[in-house]
Amino acid sequence: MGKAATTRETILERSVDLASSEGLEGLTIGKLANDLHMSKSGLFAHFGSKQELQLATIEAAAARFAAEVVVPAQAFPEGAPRLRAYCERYLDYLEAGVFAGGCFWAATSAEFDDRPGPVRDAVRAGVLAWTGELERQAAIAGVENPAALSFEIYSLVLGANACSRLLSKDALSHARAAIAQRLQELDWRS
Amino acid sequence: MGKAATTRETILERSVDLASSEGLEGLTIGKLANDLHMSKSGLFAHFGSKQELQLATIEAAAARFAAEVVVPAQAFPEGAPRLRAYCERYLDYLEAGVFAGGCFWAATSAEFDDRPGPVRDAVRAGVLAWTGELERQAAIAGVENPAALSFEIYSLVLGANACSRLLSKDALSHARAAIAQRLQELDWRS
DNA sequence: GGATTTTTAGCACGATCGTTCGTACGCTGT
DNA sequence: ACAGCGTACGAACGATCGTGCTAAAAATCC
Repeated sequence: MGKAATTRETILERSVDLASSEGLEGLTIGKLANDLHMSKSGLFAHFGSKQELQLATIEAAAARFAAEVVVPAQAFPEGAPRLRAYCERYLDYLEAGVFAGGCFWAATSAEFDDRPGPVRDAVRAGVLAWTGELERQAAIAGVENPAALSFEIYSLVLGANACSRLLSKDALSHARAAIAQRLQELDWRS
Repeated sequence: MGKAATTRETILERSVDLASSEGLEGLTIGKLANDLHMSKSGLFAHFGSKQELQLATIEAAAARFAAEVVVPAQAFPEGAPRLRAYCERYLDYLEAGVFAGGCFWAATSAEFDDRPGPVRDAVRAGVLAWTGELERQAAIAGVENPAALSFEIYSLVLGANACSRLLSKDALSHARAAIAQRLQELDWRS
């Protein structure tokens, strides 16, 4: 593996954290370079444009999210158990602060929902992969309306992120309780 | 009333919309001045600093939110009816696009949850006023855990905003259904 | 309607934005 | 040891950021 690839990873590692707290637009090349003790131009050369940096950052965030939340939950059998595992892993990952600035997807999707272009499309794809997977597991679990359950879980988790960062940490336990209640109905089904 | 006050209102009207879609930081004085066919310095003189402009924008957004959602719902008696009215008005206001860029609070709270300072405090106060009012009405309605219900409603409405802007409009009906279900328990209580 | 007090515009500033270019360093292969 | 290439750096670009200063224009008051 060339040296370029490893520094690229180092850059993106930091970039993901910066973007999760400052936003993908607030993520500036100069600040990022300073943080890493690199020159602006040296860093820039790895991507060619700011938009490419943003897209690479989204990709890196998706990889981190997958490694931290999705993959561990895949140890559980499909359907209700895996759905439960997804939720628990997600809330754990919020609590542990996997991303420095809270949920990466919450921050970036709020930022780019109004700006058409490749960046918005990439964020959308990331969120869609997550909600789609929730819906798929809900369907396997035999829920009558998987899309609705997926929406509810996604919302509660979004709210947990927003409230825990802005208002109080109680939000996380509220979210846990609400999600548990929503998943309880799965028990007297299978 | 001096002329300044009316132009200030004109500015803030536009500023609120711009901030709801570009964010409070992406809201730039030059862009705002261009939009209104004013000079940068002429506009700037009304506020003295960008932070003051941001704070005034938050205040104006709160006023619009109150006029559009809170006040109309106050026609209903306190407790369950008013709680229901709040939710309906809120979803209506999302659907009607009262703010150009979706829910103002969703956008700004995601942006500033990590940046301490007066702006974050003002956003926090605005959100807190809203969730606090939800909780108050839930308490009057006799809910056993008002904070939990307030959190759930807030989350669902946040999710409705995010999903409807990024994924699909179906989110609004999902939110309506989920909230209705959550409020149903209020019926066999009073 | 002239004087005075707002209110707006023009211009310039230092800083920082994304981006380009030329160049020097450190590998690797011969 | 030397050439070639990949990688990082420094300087500079035009543009735009937020922010002052000063003068013109407009609104207000007597």
